[in-house]
Amino acid sequence: MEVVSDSTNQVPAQAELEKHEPETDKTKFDNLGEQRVSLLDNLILNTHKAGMKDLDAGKINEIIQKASEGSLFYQHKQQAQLRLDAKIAEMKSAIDGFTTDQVAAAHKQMERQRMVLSEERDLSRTIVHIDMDMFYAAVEMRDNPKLRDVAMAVGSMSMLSTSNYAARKFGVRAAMPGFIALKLCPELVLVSPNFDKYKAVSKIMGQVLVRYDAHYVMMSLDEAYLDITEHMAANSDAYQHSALPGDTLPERVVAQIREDICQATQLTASAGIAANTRLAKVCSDLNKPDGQYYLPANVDTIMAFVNSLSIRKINGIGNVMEQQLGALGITSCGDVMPHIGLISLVFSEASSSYMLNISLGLGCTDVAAMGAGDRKSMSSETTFAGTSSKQQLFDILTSQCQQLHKELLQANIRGKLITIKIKRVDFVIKSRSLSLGQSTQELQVIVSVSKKLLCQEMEKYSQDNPLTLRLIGVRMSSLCDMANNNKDQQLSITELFAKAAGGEQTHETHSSSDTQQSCGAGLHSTKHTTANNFLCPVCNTLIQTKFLSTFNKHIDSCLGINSKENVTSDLLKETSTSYATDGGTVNSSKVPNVAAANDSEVGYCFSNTSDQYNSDHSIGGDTEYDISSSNASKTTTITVVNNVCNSLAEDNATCDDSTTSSSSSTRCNVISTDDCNSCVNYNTDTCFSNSSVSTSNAGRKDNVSNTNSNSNNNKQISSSSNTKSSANCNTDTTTDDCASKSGGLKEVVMLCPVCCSVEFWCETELNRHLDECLSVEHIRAAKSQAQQQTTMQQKRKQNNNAGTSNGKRHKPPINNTITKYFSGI
DNA sequence: GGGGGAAGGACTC
DNA sequence: CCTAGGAGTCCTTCCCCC
Repeated sequence: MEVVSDSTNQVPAQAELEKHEPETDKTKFDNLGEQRVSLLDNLILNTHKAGMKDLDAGKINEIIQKASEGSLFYQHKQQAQLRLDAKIAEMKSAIDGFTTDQVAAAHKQMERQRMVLSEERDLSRTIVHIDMDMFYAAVEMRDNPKLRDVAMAVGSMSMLSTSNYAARKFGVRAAMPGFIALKLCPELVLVSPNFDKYKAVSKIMGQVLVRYDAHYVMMSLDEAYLDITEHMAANSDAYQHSALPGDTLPERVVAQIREDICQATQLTASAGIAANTRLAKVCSDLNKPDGQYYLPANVDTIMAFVNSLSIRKINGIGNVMEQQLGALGITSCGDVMPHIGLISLVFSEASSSYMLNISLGLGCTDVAAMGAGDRKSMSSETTFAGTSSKQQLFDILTSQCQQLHKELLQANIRGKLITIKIKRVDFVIKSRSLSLGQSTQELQVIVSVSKKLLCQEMEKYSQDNPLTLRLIGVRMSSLCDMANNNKDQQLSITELFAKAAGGEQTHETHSSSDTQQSCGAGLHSTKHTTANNFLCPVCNTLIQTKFLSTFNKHIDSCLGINSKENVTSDLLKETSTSYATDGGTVNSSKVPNVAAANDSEVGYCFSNTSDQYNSDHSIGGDTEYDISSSNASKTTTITVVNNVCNSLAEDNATCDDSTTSSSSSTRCNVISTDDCNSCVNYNTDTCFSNSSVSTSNAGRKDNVSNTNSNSNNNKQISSSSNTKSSANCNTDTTTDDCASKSGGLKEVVMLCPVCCSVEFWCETELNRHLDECLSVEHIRAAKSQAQQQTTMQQKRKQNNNAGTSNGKRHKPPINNTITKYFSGI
């Protein structure tokens, strides 16, 4: 394909630059104040996009306004605009309060900074910004000739990702809802995005770019920066005698790059060439499509270019900043310096410095450094039809957690900060986050924390006016790369339990590639040791204690079962240690034992959840775990170890409150759990066949709780299809779990720390459920180890003729806690 | 007062 | 008739704690 370099100018003429300035930019504001921008101007026609010029803006806006007005989205935007207007009014009021001397002093200060920055200007690099033209649409048009001559867009009725130039003539643009686009252009062809295809093209694009700069950086699928300085130096002779368009070496090189991209992908790209990334980015937009723009690395040329450039053209200046600056009389980069004193008084230091850099046309000159930064977060979110159904919301949340978990595993990273993002139906976005003491990628942890956060938010709403959402997302941040942080390996839930059982797992794993696999294997190769480091599966706190009962109590505390004071007391009596995070590394010796008793450390303790939402749905009950694929063969099908051996006959005492949706009913089938602990081979089908089991979860596919094909096989639980997984409470009536029968409901919601998908209001049922979540083998092993340990302890006790090392007398756990398995039976 | 966590917001493609 | 994304980064503000 012939590459046309249609922008071989040396110095951009003012007229030429202005042709890229949408008229609205200049007319939106009067000097210092009279803001004439309307909400619709911001909502509707974004003429900054290539191909969006010379449109009948009036007609387009009218159509969009008609389609938008009255909608919740529009109302939300209106409110946001009102807030911004108020903020701008406040800002102008503050400006009025500044004295001339204040402004002058601020200006002088910024002038000094300007001098310093000017002297540091680096014009030695030749930076290129490559931007594929209407990328998604172009790929689709390439692959489907029928789309080439029609107005088309990639996206859905809800949202468009991009549109071709034929569609842009109608005002159809990216980030526009499809239904509005169809009103603008009824013939518009909507194509669903195919990201795999786009990624493949992007990869090919990268293969071209790497030939010119090994350190090129992809900013998105269709955008990249590269530094061609070295390439030019090494190949100047070859380009000098080439027939490539362009008068200068940079132009010829970039023409060659674009031609290579075109040959490799059959797609066109536009490019900007400048002394830094910021300017290169601006330049790449000037001659779209299929063009390039070269801004020579000359101070005068750069300043002439920048001074006439619309402020909105700068990457980082969006609608809000544009309006704020407009109120100061700043519409072009050239307007910045005269107002820099005011800017420094009104905006933050970072913003002022940023504006100063813009006014000088400065930017990043180190492309490699741009790509060197590790990612900061990973998230998954989804938009859905607004709902207030708690079951649906929790199901969606669980699904997003699973997606995030999957991606964390793929990237082999984990993090400490879990944030949920919710968008209400009125488009108000909120986020709630919780920082963990230790980094994790465990699905169970992500789910439990996320649910807790969502739960807390739900509690703020009344039943009459419940939280109604249209979007849920989960984000993991404060990331660390497991491949580079082997010392900071997190323990999986199963490892925790193995550890808790008194064994110190071999944990030999730690190559980045097989970490997960080894984590699972570690359990099988548990060694018998005398180590007593217990990592609480609920709060992730490492508890070093000689006594399982103490650890039991800690977990009870985390689950809201026992009073924390008791645990604190017990722990403080021991010479145990907790952990401190030191750069993410578990340190069992640094910090005195306070973490376990510290409220703030208990990251995900499900207590006092007054809004007991799961009575009829069993949270996560419809979660679809993948058992059909690679994991199926690894699934450990277990016969549920359950405590229903001889008590079903007593179900005449059942206090099944049914599975109605009216919240907090605790359903108690009278079964003595304690009596059943020795039974390890009961079949769930049999055991539950006669019980009044809630079937609310009958369709649940919780056979497998882990989609990670090579990890934590131990966690993959396959139970019979009618496994109880809802909050049916088969419990001993002598426990206060059944207080609900008489209306004395415990305000404690316990979440299974293994699968996190079920909640309970009675400990016994949680205990029962844990039987299901842990395979028989592991329980046996745990029991066996714990028994051996207990036996050894007893022998030591006998030999020493003493109680315990600290004189504290140990009682067997009174409650049926989840640590029963490790309690020495 | 500084540091850090939490929440919100702006901006990008 | 309804229907306005997803993922990521960075910055600011507020608040609490030391």
